[in-house]
Amino acid sequence: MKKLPRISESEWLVMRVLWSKGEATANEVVEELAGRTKWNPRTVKTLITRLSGKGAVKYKKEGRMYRYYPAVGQADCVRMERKSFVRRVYGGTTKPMLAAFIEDADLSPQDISELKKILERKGKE
Amino acid sequence: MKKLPRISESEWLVMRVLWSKGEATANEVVEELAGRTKWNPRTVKTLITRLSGKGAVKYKKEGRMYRYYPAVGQADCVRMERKSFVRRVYGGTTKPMLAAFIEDADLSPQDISELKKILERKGKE
DNA sequence: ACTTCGTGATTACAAATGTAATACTTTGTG
DNA sequence: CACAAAGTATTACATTTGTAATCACGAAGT
Repeated sequence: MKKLPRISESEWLVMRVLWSKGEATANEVVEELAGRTKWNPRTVKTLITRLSGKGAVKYKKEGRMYRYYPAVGQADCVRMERKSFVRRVYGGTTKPMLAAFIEDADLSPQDISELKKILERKGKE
Repeated sequence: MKKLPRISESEWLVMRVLWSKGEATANEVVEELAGRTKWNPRTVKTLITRLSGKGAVKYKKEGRMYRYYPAVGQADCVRMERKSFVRRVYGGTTKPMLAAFIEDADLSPQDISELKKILERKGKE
């Protein structure tokens, strides 16, 4: 498994767009983010370029413009971020962290039963 | 509730020491961290100073030296970090995040049953 | 062919961060 | 009292991040 680049706070927003769309032009990313942020389009371009430099996204030329797509898996990045988070905040001990997380979370009854099911499954075997 | 300063990755290590000890001199922090990091003592001092500047730690003079202690609550900081994490990585939707978290976690049977108990409690009412 | 416009490329620049080194100050000691 | 030791305060400097502006190039219109 290749090693993942470090993705900054702002860059995560861009990556999430690319992961959700599969691929997109710079402008599509800009539009998609327009609702959520007040970034200047230049800023979005910069972030895309940096991500490309880091190897987090790749692109293929399409006429004069590029079509960008993720070069790293979302699940992997999330896992990395999660581990980093637990280490930073809890020094690596996951359970107290999960406990606090659950306590604090706003969960629907369905959510709760699904999570319980997952725990069941982990419990056996 | 006062607003919390932003604590960087490295600074978290220092804060965790202060939270766990209640208070400490700079050198005590250095010693405590000696096992976990290869930081130069100067670096630790710098981090403490910065945290002090941010208002995350306070100190009282004690003879020629300072005794530092946290000025912000650990629970509050953890909650903030947690929210920031969920927002960054999952765009704010907590449940899928928790699910993946649990899937991926290394949990003892006791952990599992405790977590289930927490879920139970959240479920009723 | 020349100008213009949309794209990517290059450059900018301040704040935060990681990681220290150097300077200054207080105090115990010879 | 002068000086060294031990702390704190100030300064340093390369990277990363946030947030853009400017440059350059090729396509498209006139």
